[in-house]
Amino acid sequence: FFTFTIAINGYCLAGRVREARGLFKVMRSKAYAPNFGTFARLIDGFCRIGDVDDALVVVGTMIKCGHVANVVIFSSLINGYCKAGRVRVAHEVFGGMEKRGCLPNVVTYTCLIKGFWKSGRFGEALELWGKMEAKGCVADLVLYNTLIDCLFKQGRYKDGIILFHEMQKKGLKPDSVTLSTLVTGLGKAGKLFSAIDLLSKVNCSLDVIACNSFLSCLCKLGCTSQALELYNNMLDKGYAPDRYTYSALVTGLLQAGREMDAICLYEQVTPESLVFDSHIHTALLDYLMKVGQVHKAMELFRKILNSNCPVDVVTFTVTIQGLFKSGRPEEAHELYKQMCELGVVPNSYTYNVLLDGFCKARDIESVKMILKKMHSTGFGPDTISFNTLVNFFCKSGLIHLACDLFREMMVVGVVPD
RNA sequence: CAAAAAGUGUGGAUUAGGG
Repeated sequence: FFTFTIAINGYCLAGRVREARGLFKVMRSKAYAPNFGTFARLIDGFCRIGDVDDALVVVGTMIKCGHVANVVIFSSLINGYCKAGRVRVAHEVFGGMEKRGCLPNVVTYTCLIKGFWKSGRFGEALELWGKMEAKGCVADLVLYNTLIDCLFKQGRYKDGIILFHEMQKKGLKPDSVTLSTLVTGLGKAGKLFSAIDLLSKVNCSLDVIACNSFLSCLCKLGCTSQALELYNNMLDKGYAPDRYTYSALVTGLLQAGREMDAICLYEQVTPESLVFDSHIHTALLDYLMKVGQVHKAMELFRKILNSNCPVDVVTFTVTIQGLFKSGRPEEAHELYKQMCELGVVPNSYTYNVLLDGFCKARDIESVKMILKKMHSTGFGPDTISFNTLVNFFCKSGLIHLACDLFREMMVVGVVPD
């Protein structure tokens, strides 16, 4: 019983839910009764990967075994629906909780508030917060951190800072999560100094993520030497650098033109477990493409393809773009087909790259094909797609077609920039 | 009390434009 329970927990924590479920079935077939905690773990495991339907199957089994769903189970499910973008259903489940004698707590509210926010329903998110407080449920540190992050990502810096002060008035002490939220959020708006100013008045704890946030912000400001200094400080203080640290540093060094340093660091860290992370490879690949070292880039691309490293849509998009920019539209087209055959799903970046590439190669048939694809896959043309086409028509002297497109933008509700 | 249950933060890619 303990062996099964511990192993199932382990698999769930490692994100290997399917294996956990396999063991779970074996466990039950041996007439061991999983306890409530094990059910909850497995349900949450499925929810965290957005697979609520499989989670519900487990809930069914759990109820048959005589357990009753509590607030933890409901929160997991609501979180799962939100992560899968099914906020409507999440809201319904939330509404059904009370009827089943289960009161939502601050965790439940946080899941749903974030879900509303991510789907653009800001008003409802704030309204829900109000309702929560009205019911006597008090916002805690995690909820404040969540709200501040949401506000920053929406560009509402002043409001985020107001909440930062408000939480302290309520006796909540900002932690390392608050710190990285401020550094990243304000840093992206070029306000790193405001973040430092705000944080200097509180004593936040530090962790690796907080260090990484600073480090990546410094890199984006072009302060690579300071970033390296911070990296050395991390080593001294015992914060083990991770794949985020390394890819931020490699990207920063490349963008600052310090190619030798970047490649040196890249080669130093990639033999380790990091090889399974595509980000750092893609950063280098993109750089090589953009400085015209196409051969080296393609060599690297093939190396990644043949390794165990998962190659994702970004890696393909970067490579396709590189092939277009180096005047090889046929190879780019081939790679796009190969990507689809491998089951890697193109996104709006990919389509925009293809659109621009085919426009510049004057391959009108392919342009039409991509536009059809965009409509059928729901990655419908956005502002960048229209800009690409408008620019193409203008440069081709087809101003009237560009004007037609401009009107079409308005009609389909895409905002010109 | 425990082997064990839910929410927050960090890294890579797309168009155009001036000198």
